[in-house]
Amino acid sequence: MTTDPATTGSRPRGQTRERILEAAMEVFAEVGFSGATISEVERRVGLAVGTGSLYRHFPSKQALLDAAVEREVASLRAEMAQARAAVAEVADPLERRRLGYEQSLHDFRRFDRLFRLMLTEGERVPELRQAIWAAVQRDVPGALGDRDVVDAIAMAALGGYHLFSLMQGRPFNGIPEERFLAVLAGLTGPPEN
Amino acid sequence: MTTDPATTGSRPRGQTRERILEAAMEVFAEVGFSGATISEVERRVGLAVGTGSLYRHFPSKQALLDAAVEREVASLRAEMAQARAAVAEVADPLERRRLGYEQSLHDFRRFDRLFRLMLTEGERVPELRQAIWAAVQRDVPGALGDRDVVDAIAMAALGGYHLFSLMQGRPFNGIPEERFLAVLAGLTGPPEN
DNA sequence: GTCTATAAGTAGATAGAC
DNA sequence: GTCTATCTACTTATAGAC
Repeated sequence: MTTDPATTGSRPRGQTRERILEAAMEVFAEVGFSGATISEVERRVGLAVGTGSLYRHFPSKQALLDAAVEREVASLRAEMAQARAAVAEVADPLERRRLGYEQSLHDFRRFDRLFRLMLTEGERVPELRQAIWAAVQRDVPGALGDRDVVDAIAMAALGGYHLFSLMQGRPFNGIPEERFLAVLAGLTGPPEN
Repeated sequence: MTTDPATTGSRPRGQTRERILEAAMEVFAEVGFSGATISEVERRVGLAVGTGSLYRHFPSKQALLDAAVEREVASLRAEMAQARAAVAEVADPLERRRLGYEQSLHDFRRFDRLFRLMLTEGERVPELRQAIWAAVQRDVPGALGDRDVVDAIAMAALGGYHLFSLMQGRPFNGIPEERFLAVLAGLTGPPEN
């Protein structure tokens, strides 16, 4: 047949698109928007390099970035929602807090690629900033209680731990995750007010 | 005279070099290495744009990055050492701890440009990673005491607060710096062991 | 849906006049 | 020490055959 994939070099509809988006997200996170090249994405996907093979799927480099970010955000949202549902009902307050922190830390890990991308290309994808902050931000109406500040400190500590670990290429200052979480949970509770 | 700056277009030796390095650090921090263009640096310095005016001062873009980073690191080291000397001797432990945290937070602010650059171009300037971590890292020989972990938590929280504030474009979750520092200092002390 | 060929623009870098 | 002119390589993007 003339439409046989093996003879025409074509693949099932939509499958290549997904692989392009995954590879693109990788490259963008690694080297940023300007550092990324269409050729490199083509290379990782297995398309012909240096030619516009990719442009049959996306009209421009910017459109590729937008689509890759959108896909990543949607994917992470689903992942997080699923993980949340599994926790929630633990009796011991200290253990519940520790588990919550563990969740948040894993969320940071999940967001890693988007995180890096936001740092380098924040203004290029305004939607990106919002999407990320919906997860971390907690705006308290009215006056901030000490408890709100403590919660923010915990969140900042987890974000810092994640980032510093990433930079050092090992657990931050050699402190294992479990240890960090346990001490942090002990530090931030019990509530004072 | 034929050597008059006004007629030859030349400037005092070394002065242009400094202005180039400052402008380059700015651009690199803003858009990363690949995003930065020699032309943009020339524009900010006031040199002819689009031509290799800059190459009379630095042999390559990479050399420019290296020199800019080295200058920034040296400058920050001096600044920090000076700031440290001014604190140190406060009687009240709580207040001393709060002051220490304030110092660290300000250090993070100072390191901001290098910080961003390391996140985006970490592998391109290996020296950069080392230089930054000399300031934050604290490797404890032997077993980690709870106090060491608490100190790391404080450092991580300050780093996270700084970064999140940067991203949100305002104090993290609306919490003013003084409030954050005061609550954090209360949380991490007094030492338990 | 993938490939070859190629156009158009941009960025790093060099040579040489002033 | 700065400028004009220019080279080369790379990158985005398009046209069209298979």
